[in-house]
Amino acid sequence: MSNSLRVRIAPSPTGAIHLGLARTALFNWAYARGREGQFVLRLEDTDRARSTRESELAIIEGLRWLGLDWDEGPELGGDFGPYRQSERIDRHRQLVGGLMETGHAYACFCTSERLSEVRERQQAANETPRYDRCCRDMPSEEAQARVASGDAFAIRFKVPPGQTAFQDLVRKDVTFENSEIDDWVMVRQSGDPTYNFVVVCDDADMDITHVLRGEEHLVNTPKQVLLYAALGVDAPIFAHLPLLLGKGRKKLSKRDGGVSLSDYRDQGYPREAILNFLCMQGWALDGETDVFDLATFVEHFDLADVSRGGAIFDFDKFLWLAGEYLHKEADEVLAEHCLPFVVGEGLFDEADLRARWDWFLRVIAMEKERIRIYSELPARMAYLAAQNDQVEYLPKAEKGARKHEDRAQTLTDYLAWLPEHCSDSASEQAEATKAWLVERGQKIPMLFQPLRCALTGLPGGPDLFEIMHLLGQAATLDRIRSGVERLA
RNA sequence: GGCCCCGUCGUCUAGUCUGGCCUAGGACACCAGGUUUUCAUCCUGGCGACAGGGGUUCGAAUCCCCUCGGGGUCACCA
Repeated sequence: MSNSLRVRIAPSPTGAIHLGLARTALFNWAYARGREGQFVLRLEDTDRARSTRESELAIIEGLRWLGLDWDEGPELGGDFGPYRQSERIDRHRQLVGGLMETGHAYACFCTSERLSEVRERQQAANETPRYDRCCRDMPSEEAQARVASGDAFAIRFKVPPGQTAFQDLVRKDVTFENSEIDDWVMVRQSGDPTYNFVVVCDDADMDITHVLRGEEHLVNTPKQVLLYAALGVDAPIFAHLPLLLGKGRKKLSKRDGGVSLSDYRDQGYPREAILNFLCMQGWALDGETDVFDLATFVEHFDLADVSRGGAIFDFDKFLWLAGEYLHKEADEVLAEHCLPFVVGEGLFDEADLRARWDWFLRVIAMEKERIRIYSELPARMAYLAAQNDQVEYLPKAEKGARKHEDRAQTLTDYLAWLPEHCSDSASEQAEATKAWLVERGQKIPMLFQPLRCALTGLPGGPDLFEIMHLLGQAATLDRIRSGVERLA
């Protein structure tokens, strides 16, 4: 058990699930699942002010929805708990004490005013801003005396001279000069430990063997590696995943559009499509195949194949992929997925749709190939819910209808002919109508374009005769009658 | 600016470790044509990249160096 591979994700419960977190979670999950390892969820709630219970629940619920199951976590426990960092504070204090005793850490009495002065001076002199190590060599008697007298202090890590290197499975080995590393704060004046400190404590205590995370953490890594050494623990193996980028090649942020998992879930992207697309953010199956399932991902995923360069998040391709999955869904399944969106737009009551489920299934079958995400259905079928004399004519549809001089007469004649020539079969109805047109010496569009406009108000769409069946004879005739007037 | 990472079509990528099979493959987007009552789907075709410069080599997208470019990070946030 202690030899087995253990990975984790450690989100801070300060908001919704960002796509980057979802991707990191997916890669960690797949890495564990493909190698008989364990996947751990730990909540990084060290920022007391920003962490919320709601966010915590949202993260857990969102990851569950994705289908990424973890073996240990705050809500299901495990042998290495607790899994909420704030609940591990005693252990953190204990480790700080040890580090102070072994001389790896020291108390810093500098005020925030002094620190900002130092920083400003350094910036003015064009130097890299960092702590000037003012308190680093303070005699311990003096430090103890100041602590005893109640002076506020933070605890800093004493960075030793030399170099720090670590193994990164994505970018080979990375080396830093220790002289470039700041004596960073491990414990704030408030007594709360900082992220860089607790993440190491917890990963070490939880026997985490591989740390897969976003590249923004790359420069934190030497600090952490040094801390592992000070703690006398082997550092895990790292893997820094390429960043998800927005249009401007900068880290994907709110202004790039939807960046939360829930944005896509709420827009009706099929779950499998979201997962599949996340797989492609920094990894490719074979360079040929874009559509593949999670089992395939788990089977083939390897950190050695993760790309190094950040990748712009391609919203167009995401939408295309969503369509690939949506089109494969069985009508019955798709109907269930679309239902909340149709109801949400106020087109029909759920009870109403359930009462004529077969009818709804026919709508689904008809519109399926024209939508890529569930939320696109309502707009496509809104005409079905409209009043017969108030169907909204889109400009493009009306323009197409008005191209035909005889439109009103054609519709009027068709209106008279239709009741006598109704068929239960849409294709028979179509054939009969075409024959009628041939007889009159008219081309197909001369009737079909005005007719489509009258029936749906849309410039394009499914087979007209299927639509007539969906509307029923009375509504069909009503709409044609209305069309004669409105298109006159 | 310092440090670190990265650099193949507009975008995502395969190929790079183990030089030759690469006149660089696939996908999205875009354009054109075909099918269709329209739209969509589908099919066919097109456009389109090894950042630049030096080496090493019989041979380099692949190895080395430099330049340029992009990003990340420089908090008592995570």
